[in-house]
Amino acid sequence: MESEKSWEQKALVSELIQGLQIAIKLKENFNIPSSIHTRDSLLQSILSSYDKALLILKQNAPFSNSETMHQPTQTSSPQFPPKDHYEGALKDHQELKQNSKKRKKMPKWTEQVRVKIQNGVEEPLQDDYSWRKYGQKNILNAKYPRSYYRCTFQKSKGCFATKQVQRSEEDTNVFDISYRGSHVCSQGNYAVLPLKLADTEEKSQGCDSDVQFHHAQSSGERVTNDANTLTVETDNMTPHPFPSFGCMPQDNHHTFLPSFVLENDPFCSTISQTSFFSPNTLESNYLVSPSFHLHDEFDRVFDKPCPDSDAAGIVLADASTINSPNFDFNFSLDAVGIGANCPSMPGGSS
DNA sequence: TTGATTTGACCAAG
DNA sequence: CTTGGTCAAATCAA
Repeated sequence: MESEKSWEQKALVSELIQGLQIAIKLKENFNIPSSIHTRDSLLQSILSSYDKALLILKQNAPFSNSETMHQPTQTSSPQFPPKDHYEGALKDHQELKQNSKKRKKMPKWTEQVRVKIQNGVEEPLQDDYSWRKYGQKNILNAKYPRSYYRCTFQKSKGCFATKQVQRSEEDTNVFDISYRGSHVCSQGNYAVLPLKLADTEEKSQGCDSDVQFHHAQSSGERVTNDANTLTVETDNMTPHPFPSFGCMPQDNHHTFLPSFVLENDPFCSTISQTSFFSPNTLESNYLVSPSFHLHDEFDRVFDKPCPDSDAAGIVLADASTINSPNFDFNFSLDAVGIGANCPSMPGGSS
């Protein structure tokens, strides 16, 4: 538990610093001739980094108390997430062992995933996490049954993450997926936000693996969107050996829907996440990469629409500092050449 | 043989 | 009482 906390703390710091570094790069870019595309890309990276940072903060805030997210930042060595959150999570898990029938208080978020169809067949793919189906149920007034999955390592590692999968009635190529609970196993780097493992061999090692993560942004990645979906084509990409929120798709074409919400938390940024479905129950494929929407936050903070709300959160940048074993949260904004008077920084000086 | 899936039963919440 | 979520025995598959 402590290591998880530490890891997320580092990830948060890393994302914030990364955003700053890219901002510096963008600033430098204004002084030299460069394409609008390049600047736009840098801008997207910044948005993505802070989006992710905000997401970490929100993920780690106590779920029933949204106020915690707005508490003033501690003046020295702030701890993200709050220690209480982990104690609470542990308590939740202990309660689950005592009463596993219902898990009302588990954090839950939903997403919609569009399956990839090739040659008329929905492609089964793998997930960042190893799930085990433990039930299926016909839901009242629902056309399609709902399937229930739990983390494969629930028993061996006490990982109580679960998910529910149900085919959408509006679009049969879309699945509604609900995730509950955090992964305490180490399949993904983040407890709740899975990452694409380097390959299936690593993946098969499950919770015990010291996995290597890939990350989605690199050359050759193209992001497009139409009215309803975002598509990331990742052919000819070279995997990066550092972890991030991103993913390295196993195929070269990921499609997902930008309509994910965190339940009971309207303030929270939206996220998407990979999942997989049992081929035997028509729940095939998973095609979602983590997507983080800073734009909602931007809109809220600045009380106006985010300038670029179309390609939200797709761009991911170098997060190599996550690997730093002893990253200190005490860093100076001045040290990287940017003033600390950003109006939207939670707890930032102004 | 072992691990995953299926499926009817059980149970708690509303 | 109804319904959704989970359990666990039976079954399947590698």
